[in-house]
Amino acid sequence: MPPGLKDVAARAGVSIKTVSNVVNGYVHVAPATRARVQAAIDALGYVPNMAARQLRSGRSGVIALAVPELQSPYFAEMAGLIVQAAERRSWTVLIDQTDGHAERERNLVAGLRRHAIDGLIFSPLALAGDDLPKRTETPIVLLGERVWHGPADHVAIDSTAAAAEATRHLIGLGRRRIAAIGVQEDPSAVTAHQRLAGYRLALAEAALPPIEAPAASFHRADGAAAMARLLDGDSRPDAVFCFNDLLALGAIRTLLSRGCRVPGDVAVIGFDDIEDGRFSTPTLSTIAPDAPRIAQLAVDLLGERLGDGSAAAGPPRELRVDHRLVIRESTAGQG
Amino acid sequence: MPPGLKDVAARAGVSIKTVSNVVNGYVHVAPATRARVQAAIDALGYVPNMAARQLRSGRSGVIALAVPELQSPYFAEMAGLIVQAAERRSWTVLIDQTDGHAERERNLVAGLRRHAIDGLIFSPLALAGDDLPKRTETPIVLLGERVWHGPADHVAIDSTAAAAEATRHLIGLGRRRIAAIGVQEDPSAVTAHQRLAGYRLALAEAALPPIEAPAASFHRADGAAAMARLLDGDSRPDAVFCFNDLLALGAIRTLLSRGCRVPGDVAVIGFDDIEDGRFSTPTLSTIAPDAPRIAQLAVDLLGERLGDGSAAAGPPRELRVDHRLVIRESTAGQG
DNA sequence: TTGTACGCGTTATCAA
DNA sequence: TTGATAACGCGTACAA
Repeated sequence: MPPGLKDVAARAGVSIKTVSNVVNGYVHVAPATRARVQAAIDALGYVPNMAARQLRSGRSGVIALAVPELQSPYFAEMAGLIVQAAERRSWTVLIDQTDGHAERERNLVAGLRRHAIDGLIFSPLALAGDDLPKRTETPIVLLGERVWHGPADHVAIDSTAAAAEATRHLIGLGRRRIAAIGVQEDPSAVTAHQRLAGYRLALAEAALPPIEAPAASFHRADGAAAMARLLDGDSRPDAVFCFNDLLALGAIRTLLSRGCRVPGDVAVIGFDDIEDGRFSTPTLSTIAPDAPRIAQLAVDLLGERLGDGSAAAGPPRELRVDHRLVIRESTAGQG
Repeated sequence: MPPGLKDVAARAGVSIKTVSNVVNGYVHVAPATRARVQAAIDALGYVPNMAARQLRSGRSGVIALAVPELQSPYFAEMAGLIVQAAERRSWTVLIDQTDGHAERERNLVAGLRRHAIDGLIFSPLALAGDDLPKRTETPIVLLGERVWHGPADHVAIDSTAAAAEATRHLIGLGRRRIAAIGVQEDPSAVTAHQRLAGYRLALAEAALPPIEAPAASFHRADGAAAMARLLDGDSRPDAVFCFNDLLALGAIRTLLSRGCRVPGDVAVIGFDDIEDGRFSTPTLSTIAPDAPRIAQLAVDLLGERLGDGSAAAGPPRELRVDHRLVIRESTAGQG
């Protein structure tokens, strides 16, 4: 049985309140008393019991991060950044994997673990903004491209604008048959819809026809399969905008294995700027969201909602984060 | 304020004990009573308070997983698998990132969060077996290649044998100048040492000279840099065994950008079988550990230690998991 | 089968 | 500046 406040108090010859004061850095403690208590703490190896602390305070010091899947480099990298940001506030991050199931996502926000976490950073895949409860017990911060004006705080890049930028880059290269990989029918697949909108916008500006290829999900295998279908079809593209980097890497794989040169025959650009794209062959042009800033803002937003008082209440806020076009070999190389 | 046992009891017109019995699936409850209580639970949206439950029982239902970094695909994939395995026992997984700092790793096992977690699955990078405390409050399962006969349960593949297999594969291809990338001086870098040992073993069998290239860490950039040094050096290799897939992908990047053909001029094999390697160009030969089984065993081992009684005590156990050689284009392709 | 009462380790209120 | 004591919500002897 680990030592408690009581044991420390007994050893130091004071009351538990005094020990509590020392532990919590309360100011009005006589130096001599403090030293004596500290000695007892060290001797016993006392560690505060979080469960008891939470039972009293209602705060656990734990926030949850819910992502569709950790296996995707983008989410893994984002998770790492959020853990780092949370650490600066000495928060612990509980990572939840939804696998993109609407059911699981709904349970999550409905608060199956309501008491255990102080806040939730949520990167929804299946859930649209309307599905979210209007007011939740624990504050929620939404990540990624969602319907604006949702019920919760939200930080994201302008996905549509970024997609248009990527497409314009391909147009600027002189390409004229520009395909998009990653189109999804499902109306709740907002990410796909926003990127598609940007793609269409840029093509419309240049009076170019769209070539739209669906993808079941956003993995390499989907990109590889979609590219294969495009190559087997009537309108072989001379450039492809993929809705994320994994799709792009899969597409490139198909192109190279069929003897197409990248970017010589087909230029390819992705979205996310995952580490893989910096070391693939060819290296991958992409849209790079300011991921560290997204992570920092998400944690800060939660911090404000949790900070009792001032900005705790108030209407949901929409924060835009910068992105930039990163040009590498897959669009501008010699291949 | 969320409803508690008391509120449910009041609404159902019973005592809190009865409600508690219903919540915990206690058998001897009159069907009528049970129905009435359940109705009250649903109406109020009652959710048990985990903090209070833990304070009573000493169990939190949370296990921690400590990995060097989530950004590495291998650890991200492993984390996902462990979360899935833990879910089957309705455990929650708290993921901790150590960044490979010995300090952080030590704190972790020393139990900074001692009260908050029931068990720890730990993939150490900096900590050697001797650094681990002999007996810990919370059970620990070690992952990855560690010193055998450590103080805790341990599940891993036979890293040395696997490394020898990979190297023999290169030898079987007729290669004679076979380099290793990923060598580390630090005596605590056990993974690197075990793989190096396997590499040396296989080379010795064939009476071939070792060509050993160091790497600061196991990322793509390290692999790219190490390969560059090898190509600039005196003994240009015709094959490379990289201690993980990321190093291999980095090395391939350097080779291709310098006009070397893979595997034509230099064959490359990695270790881990991360998803990237299945879609890179060329696709990557590698050693594939049975990752799902590692995850399952780690969780099961913890389950046994936690299962009050029987196998709870007992000496540490060492579990070996299978691996297999996966041959792809980077060693057997046409390039 | 169900109810009462206590304690888990904290924090917070109020006195001293 | 410090001490006694009441919650926080739950599980569980023990009693009914």
